[in-house]
Amino acid sequence: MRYLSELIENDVVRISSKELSDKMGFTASQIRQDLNNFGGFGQQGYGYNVEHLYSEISRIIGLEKTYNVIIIGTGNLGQALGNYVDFEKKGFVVKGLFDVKPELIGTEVRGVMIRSIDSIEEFLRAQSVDIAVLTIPKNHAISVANKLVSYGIKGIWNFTPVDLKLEQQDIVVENAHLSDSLLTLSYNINNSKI
Amino acid sequence: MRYLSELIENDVVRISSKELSDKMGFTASQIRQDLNNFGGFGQQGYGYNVEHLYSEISRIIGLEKTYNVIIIGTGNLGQALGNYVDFEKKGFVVKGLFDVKPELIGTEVRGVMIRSIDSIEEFLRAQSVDIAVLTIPKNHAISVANKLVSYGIKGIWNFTPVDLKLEQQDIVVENAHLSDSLLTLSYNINNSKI
DNA sequence: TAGATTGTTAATCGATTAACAATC
DNA sequence: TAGATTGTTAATCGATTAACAATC
Repeated sequence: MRYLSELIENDVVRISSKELSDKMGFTASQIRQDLNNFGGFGQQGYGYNVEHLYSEISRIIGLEKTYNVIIIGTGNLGQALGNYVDFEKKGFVVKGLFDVKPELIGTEVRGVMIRSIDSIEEFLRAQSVDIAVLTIPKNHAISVANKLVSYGIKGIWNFTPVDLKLEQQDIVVENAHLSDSLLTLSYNINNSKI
Repeated sequence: MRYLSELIENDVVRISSKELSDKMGFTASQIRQDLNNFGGFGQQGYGYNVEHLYSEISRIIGLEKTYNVIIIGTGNLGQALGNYVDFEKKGFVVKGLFDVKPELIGTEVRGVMIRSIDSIEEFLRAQSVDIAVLTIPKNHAISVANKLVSYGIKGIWNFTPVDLKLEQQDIVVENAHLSDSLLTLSYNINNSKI
């Protein structure tokens, strides 16, 4: 998606797997193989139409719908995510923010009020929510997550450094373990002298 | 590291690859294979000593040193990372913060002053910095990154949605593409109904 | 000594790459 | 029609799993 948006911005109409390969650092073969798992989006002798490929991949990822999102934990990271307008552009709309701190409750982030975490079940009964973003301290992560899943949440974007084992199995968890990423950087700094 | 710290917190002294396997969701075989690529940390009939394994992996990742870190871009995300004490505990010490906004310059995050981005080269000449965290808008990412590398920075933790192709090749880049992670969540919500 | 569990080799599996006929 | 490039099969490569002798 990132590379295709860039191409669209630059008014590139068509692209071959070879050209994509040069940009993205995968082999052309792999790009063709992978795209072909989802359908034949290209045309022999022509390549791929950028707009068409973009919209096909959007559809595959599920970006043609919008998603109702709540953010649980409005510390710096929660607020950063709440303020990030690009998510809304892609169809992820923040409908609620929750925290425990009395001084935060009642304040707003981009027009959305921060509510007490105690009101979350009431909120979820009234409003259908697809995705919960977890940016809370790790000791509360599991209990909060398990409370959420009983209210029809479909996915959890988990920023806590805990691997959530949920009681209900059909909930999708996507981990954004930032400190794992930092340790990877550290390892590579120390070991990838070429 | 996450699982081992948890074991240490719970005063677990030794653990077998089988037990780790149950916790982590890898096969015991893979755990033994992977650890063995770095050395024989276990003992037949006993398993792995948790403290010892933790310290060996710390060493491999490079967590026995400390790293001087600067954060470039002190919006919500930059400040969130600057405030995250756990990074400092692991040896990643924030030595400088930089931004373009005049109203931010001169203010402090956890005792570290936000400086003008124009003063960054001067700062880097005076102070040795290992890691730069990039939390700036994507249009400035590449030029800032290339400016950094000429001053002895070893690694870049890249939160911008751009893949940095740097002029200098021996700089390690670790991408934390948060929106990629969100799209993965979206895809899995729509496609992983089991 | 018997039991447990590693380190390590061999077997299996899946993912990547190469090659090319089909076709725009 | 000739050239370009896909879709797709076959070959290669690497990673995961299974198995077990070594040994604590």
